[in-house]
Amino acid sequence: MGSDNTVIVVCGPTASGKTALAVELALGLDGEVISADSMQIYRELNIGTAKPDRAERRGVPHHMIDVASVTENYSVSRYETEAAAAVEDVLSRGKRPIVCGGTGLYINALIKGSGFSEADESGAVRARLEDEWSQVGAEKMLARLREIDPESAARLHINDKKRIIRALEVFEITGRTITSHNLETQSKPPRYDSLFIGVAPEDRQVLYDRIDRRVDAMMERGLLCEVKSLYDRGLMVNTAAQAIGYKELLGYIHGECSLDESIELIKRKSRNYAKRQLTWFGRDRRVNWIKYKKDENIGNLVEASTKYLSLNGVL
RNA sequence: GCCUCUGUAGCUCAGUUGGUAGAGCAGGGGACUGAAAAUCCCCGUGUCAUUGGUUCGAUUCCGAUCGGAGGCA
Repeated sequence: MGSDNTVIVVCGPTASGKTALAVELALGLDGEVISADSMQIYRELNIGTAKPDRAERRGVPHHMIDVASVTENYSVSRYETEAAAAVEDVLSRGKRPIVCGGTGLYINALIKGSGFSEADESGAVRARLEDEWSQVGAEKMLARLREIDPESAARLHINDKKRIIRALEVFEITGRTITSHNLETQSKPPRYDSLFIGVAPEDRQVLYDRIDRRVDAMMERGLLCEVKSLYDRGLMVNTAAQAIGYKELLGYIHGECSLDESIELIKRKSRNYAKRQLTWFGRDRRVNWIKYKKDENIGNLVEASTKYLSLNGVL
């Protein structure tokens, strides 16, 4: 049941209309938005991340946007710390926190609380493990993990290099297995009471069409210039280099494909991403889905949301 | 008009020395706890262009027809 401290979470796949709904809800509930988007974090990424501009924010304060530079190594653990501080800040001023975003991992870390300890900022351990991986191969690395943490070794697929290395890394840095860390966070009660609202079109094709149109709109707004400028300044590094809409245009900038091919690739990668998000949020039992038809009015979404919220004790 | 190549999954293409076929991408499903817009796993029946012939049997060989590409006039 909701209370004055209940955090509202608006989630869903990319291009589903989360941002507009969150702002509407904030206006109606005296709330502030806390973004849960792993790319809107970065100051230098704008058009391609569909970062809401001044007009779209409509005077509603937004947190956790533009809080880092692409030159930094951002991470879930940092998000968890900073976003929790933002939520506390909003609550302390008697406002309603509305978490809005498509990065499920970030939302979970914020609401449930993972309790990460300090990280290895330099990335030296990971770099060394990756180096060893290329030396000795996957089998040996997985075998090493099996010795220290048999559960996670059994759970991870031999090809899941990223997670195997991470499991080894966590153990080296903290002296604890990732399995024991996960068990601990799972057993703790969530940090915040929350109500989840998921937004998505009923029909997958409608979502895909929205994605296509939004990519075209991004190009019209000058996404190519943004990427070129980042590239020229040497800022297509770290996480920015893996942002959808950015990495694909690099192919064109390098003369490896036509502009149309790059744009088509952005659309495709965005569809793939949206599908992964649907899988992630789809299994989350907390999510109350508001599915809409092709040309649903935002007013209907707000109405359905507020109905759900008031039924659960949040006016 | 003649010659050559070509027509196989939504797309790009393998392949079957004749026993009805398989990759990549797309698409679908799933996973996900310190990089997550990342990363990883699972899912491939389709008149093998049409139509005759040879054959026990043709998508495979031969002929014709209809597409497509190139070359010569």
